[in-house]
Order: sequence, then C-alpha cells, then structure tokens
Amino acid sequence: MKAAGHRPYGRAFERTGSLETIRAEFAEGRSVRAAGRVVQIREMGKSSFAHLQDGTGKFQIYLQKNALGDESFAAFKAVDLGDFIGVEGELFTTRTGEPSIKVQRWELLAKSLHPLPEKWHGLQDTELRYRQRCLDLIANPHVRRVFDTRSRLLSYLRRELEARGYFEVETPVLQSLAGGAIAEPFQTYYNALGQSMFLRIAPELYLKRLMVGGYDKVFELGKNFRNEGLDRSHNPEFTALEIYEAYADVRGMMKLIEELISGAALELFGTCRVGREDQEPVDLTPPWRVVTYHDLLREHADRDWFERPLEAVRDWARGKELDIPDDMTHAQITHEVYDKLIERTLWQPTFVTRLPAELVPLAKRCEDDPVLVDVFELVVRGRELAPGYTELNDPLDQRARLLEQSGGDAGKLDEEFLRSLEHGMPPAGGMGIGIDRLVMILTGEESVREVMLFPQMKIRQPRPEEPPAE
RNA sequence: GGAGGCGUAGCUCAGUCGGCAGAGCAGCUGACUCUUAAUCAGUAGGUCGUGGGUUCGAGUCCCUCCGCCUCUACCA
Repeated sequence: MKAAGHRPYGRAFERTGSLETIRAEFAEGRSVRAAGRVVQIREMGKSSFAHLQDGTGKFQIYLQKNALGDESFAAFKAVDLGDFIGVEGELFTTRTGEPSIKVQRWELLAKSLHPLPEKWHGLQDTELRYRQRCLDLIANPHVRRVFDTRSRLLSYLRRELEARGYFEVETPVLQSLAGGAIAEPFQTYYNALGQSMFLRIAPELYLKRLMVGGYDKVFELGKNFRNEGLDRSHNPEFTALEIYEAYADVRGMMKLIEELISGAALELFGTCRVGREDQEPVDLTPPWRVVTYHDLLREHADRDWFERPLEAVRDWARGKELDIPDDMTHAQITHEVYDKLIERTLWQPTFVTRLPAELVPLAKRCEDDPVLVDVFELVVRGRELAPGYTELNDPLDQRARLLEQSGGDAGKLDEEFLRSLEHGMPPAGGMGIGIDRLVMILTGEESVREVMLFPQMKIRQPRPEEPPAE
C-alpha cells in the first residue's frame, strides 16, 4: 500500500463531533466531518453503505461513485473492516429512515492488519476476550457498557464524597510491612535501600495515621494486592475505597454507605433495583436490613446456639455436611456455619453487626459486650461487599490485639502505626468498599474478570508471529 | 494446591461407531447506485492446543504437558 503511494496511517482529523453528537444534532443537508472504525460494509456496485463506530456509537455512511469520483470510489474498495477512516459529507435520511452521511470525501486514518471478530456472534471465547480485550470491546457492545458504568461509578463516588467534605489522599503502595488486613502480600525488593518491600494489602494503617494528623474526613480510592488464589470473585489486584471519619462510629458509616450505593444506582440507572434480567434483582433502596451475627445464627441454626455445648454445635454442623475437625472451637464452628451456610443466603443488602472480636483486630469492642466488636459486614448477593468499623483508638488494646493476631511475634507489629495511635486518634468510623464487587452487583456480572479491563491471566508462550502481509 | 469440563479455519460452531477435515461469517474474484446479519455466482483457507501411545488407520480411544472455565482451598 505504501509502495502504491498511499498513506496507511493518517494524522489528526478534525470532526464536527462524535458519532453520537452527530446523531443528536442531526439536520437534513447539514455538512459534517466524522471519523471512526469501519465495522460493516455493504457494497452494491456503484454505491456502498458502511457503518462507522467510535467510543460513543455507530453511524451509517453512504458512498456513491458519481459523488466521489472514480478514483476515490475505487480506493474505498480496498478499505477493510476494522480500518479507521475520516469522512466529509452531508447528512440525509435513507429510504428506510436511517440517518446517514452522504460522503463527498474520505481518507484512511489507520489500517487494520487483522480481521475483526465475527459480526453476528462477536467474540465469545472467554480466554481471547480477556487476553485481547481491545477486540472484546469492539465486538461486544455490552462489555463496553460495563466499563462505562464502572467509570461513571468512580466519578460519582469521588464527586459525592468531595461534596460531603471528604478529602482524597494517596498513601504508599510500596510498604516495608504489609498491614491493615490478614492476607498474604506480594513481595519485591528495593535496590537503593537494600531491603525487601511489600505491595500493600490495605491502606488502613496509613489512613488512621492521617486521622492522628488531623484529617477528619478522608478517603482513598486505589489498588490493593493480595498474593492469593484467583477465582470468579478474586483477582490479585483489586480496587478498594476506604473512608474514615473522625467523631463518627459504625452507625454513621452504615448511613453513609447506604446513601452512597443507593445514590450511585439512582444516578447510573435511575432505579435502586439492579441486576440482569435472568437474575433475582437486588433492591438497594434504603434502609437495609440490620441483623446481628448472633441473631443470624439463632435464626438459621438453632435458637439456643450460643448456649449449646461444643459437642452439640459440632454434631449440628457435621449434620449439614460441613468439614469440622475435632479441635475446632465453638467460635470457629460458628463462623464456619456463618461462612458456608448463612452468608450465601443473604441476597438483598444486609448489615451483619456485632461480630466476634477475634475476627476483626482493628475494630473497637462493643460497650455492652467486650467479646464482640462494633462493626458491620455488608453482604449483598450472598457475598461480602464492605466491612465498616467503629475504629479502635485505644493504643494498648490495639497492641494486645495485633500481638494476639500475629501469634505473639512482636517483630511483625507495625510500631510506627502503634506509636501514632499513642499520640491520640479521635474516635472514628471507617469502612472499605470492594469496588470490583460493587460494579458486579450494579451490572449483574457474576465474575470479577468481567468488571476488570485486564484481569490477571497466566502467561502464555507467544507463538512466533508471521510478519503482516502488506 | 485438589477435582471436574473444555480446546477443530481469522471469528462462531458441526464432526455419528475409529475410516477422504466440514458449514456460516470474515477474506479473495465477479455482478449489482437506498443497503443494514444486503443479495447472487465462484474461489481460497487447517500443526484438529502440545508431545507421546494403542491401531492397518486417531479430530475421535489412552497417557503427558500447556491454557481457559467451573467447583473447592486460602481470602475481600
């Protein structure tokens, strides 16, 4: 093509507007300049129809031999599906009523060297869709809509939090101690300092140090990394929104998350009922159900669950085909029952409150029962979406609880964090929202890979590429 | 990490009992100046994921490895 004197990759092309703008501002006979990827061509001898596609939509163009001239019309025959072109022409309506551009001039903006996926079935192969997401986005419009929803959600959350007086901050991703959660970190090495480093598993400890430093209302929206298995609800890197507010507690966080998520659904879809047609819808209209961990056990397992002896609850759990080793404690069996039997039944948004303290080392104990902590776990569609706490600000209790969690190994404690608490952290409420899972709920997707543009894939030995034919 | 399923043309998929490797779309050639999954005629396209085995003969049966999906474990 280059040899024939053509330029396969063009420069900037001034457009009247996006294809959607042109459709919205349609006027018979108006001159417009438009550009996009050619996704359909229908040749009819001395005239051709084609559809252009850009980030906003599709628009039909019409080319006639006697309007373009022999040379330009003949050159269009070399345009393949997938090429980008720019056109100039007049808007008109076809006999079948479709708004179109009658092209007077066109130019090639970028040549595509590979064929597009099939027009009718699109790209179905899941592996190809994730590995070559660009093709997935071109061929499957509903995929693009999921990521538009994700982008609008992030934008809404930032706007809303800013409007409510929360301050966005960024804290280290590279940490010398990965704290703030119980999870296996990714490890790396920093040459200049000669020390090993971790990718963060949560920003929590840094955000609390900011509370000590006087930030009353902060949030961070960013990636966390966990060196664990991957399945349809886990990706090694994922996005979390953490929010902290001084002088508040877990109840303030419950109100805030209800308003943020139901507000997002209304903003994005105009309704609080979300999900796909083939699923039971999730109704995000507040107020959401609030139920204590203990009441759930009494409701689903046994009214006297917490009074029953260890043998009785063990037999009950084994009767439900749970794998219960002999050395499991009452509390561990209880959590196994919650995890395996109860949580997955909570389809509509539910705050599970007053959890056992050993499950949540960074939360404050309940005033009326120090065995429990003043927290919620928001469960939607049978899966945990967001935890929220009344934050622990007692440095002595915090040190004791972290020590207990680390199995008594004082070397694993984050002394800088503990020291900052000793300077006094105001009482506070805090929470973390799993953004990927929130997008799954809002879009009805069942796999986290469907809401991440580039999910983690195992490396594949690349086949030797043939040089593209010219 | 463990168990199961899947892998055939660029894409979407057939392929029966082990007996010549198939279709539609995309591609290429030709016809057609309002089509829209355009239509019509013709044509080309394959390391059947990889490596081995059984067999006169393997896309098909057996084993190995690779990748993806689902469940499970760890976890949010």
